[in-house]
Amino acid sequence: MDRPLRRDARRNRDALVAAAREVLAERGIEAPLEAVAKRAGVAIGTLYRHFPERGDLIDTLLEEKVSAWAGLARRSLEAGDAWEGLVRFLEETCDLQARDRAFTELVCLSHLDERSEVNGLVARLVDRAQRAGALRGDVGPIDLAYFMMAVSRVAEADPGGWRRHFRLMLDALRPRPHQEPVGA
Amino acid sequence: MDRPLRRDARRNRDALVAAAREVLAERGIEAPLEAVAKRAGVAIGTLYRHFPERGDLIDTLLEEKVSAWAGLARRSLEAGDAWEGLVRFLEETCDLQARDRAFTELVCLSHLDERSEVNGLVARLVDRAQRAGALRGDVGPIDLAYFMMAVSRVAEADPGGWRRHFRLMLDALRPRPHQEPVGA
DNA sequence: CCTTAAGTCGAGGGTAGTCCTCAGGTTAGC
DNA sequence: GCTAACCTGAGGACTACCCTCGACTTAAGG
Repeated sequence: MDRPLRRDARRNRDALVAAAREVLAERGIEAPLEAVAKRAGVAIGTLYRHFPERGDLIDTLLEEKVSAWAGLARRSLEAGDAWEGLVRFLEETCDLQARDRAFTELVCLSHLDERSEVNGLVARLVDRAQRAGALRGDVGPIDLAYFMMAVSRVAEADPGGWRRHFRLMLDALRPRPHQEPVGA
Repeated sequence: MDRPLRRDARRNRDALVAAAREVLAERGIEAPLEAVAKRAGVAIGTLYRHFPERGDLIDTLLEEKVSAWAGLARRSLEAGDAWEGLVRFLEETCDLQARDRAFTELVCLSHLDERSEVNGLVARLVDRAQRAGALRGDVGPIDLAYFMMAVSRVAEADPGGWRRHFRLMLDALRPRPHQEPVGA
């Protein structure tokens, strides 16, 4: 059953996973498997030997991304300063998006089950920052989701420009006097 | 040369243009021409009779969109209040994007020649609002471009949500005390 | 070495989507 | 009615994926 793979097989398998990571980052979730095989320096048949169904290879990678994202959220919750934790989460998420198109697609999928893991953590980040008086009281987790999606579009259109947009828009999240609530 | 079209031909031509407008709005610039013909209730051959090259039909519509956009910018420049003019331009651009995918693609194309017409007008909107003290001094036309791109991503992911994001982010554009410049 | 099971290769069959053409049927307008 | 203008839609030509499979190659144990 789990007899160890032959050495060349092991090497190819690893190369395929690494290649898939790169290709998904560049081309998104819909990237053709042939591009993955090519990048790994391996024939397409070899890819199918290791991952008989399309999902096998890609789902693994997506779960990897989601759990990395959740890890980032957890670390951000532990930051000494609530606002800094929130900013770190947002900024690093945006940075990941700028470098990984598949991850961006994940972030922008509004109603993905796997997101729920992150959703809870984001809610806590919001709550914590609001209690500290660092975040506007009328924003909710959905606003942070919008924020991250929005920045990723800038990153796509102008890879060097998203940080500027990010810093500018961050100001909208701070409390200020005489501020009207965003609404229902 | 320009002998008038036969009546049925005229009708079909008009139907094709109207159909193309709808289909481009829904499916973007890359929409297949067969979808246009189908929507117009006309065979594909008829489409090619009227618009022998792909560009013929689509370029016309894109120019139409750009000039509508420029018109919006010009009207916004004439608003009594500089800030209101700016907001109107931004909001209506975002609304157009939310309802027209091809237009969104246009707005997000950073370096399109046709955009230059709008670029100049946006620069004037920025300048006018800053002179009135209604817009942060450290934002430039590029920030408005980013802003519009960003909102369109939210509109795609959650069609009902972009106005909320819009209102929230608008706050980042207002001047406030003790504000650090966005940077170089 | 030799054997052989495990692994690799890549041509190619299958599907899908799009472009565009053209031979034959239809119709507006005189 | 005639005829030029027009319409139709099947289908050829691409392109881009999917995935399979029979022939070849190689790791690893004896």
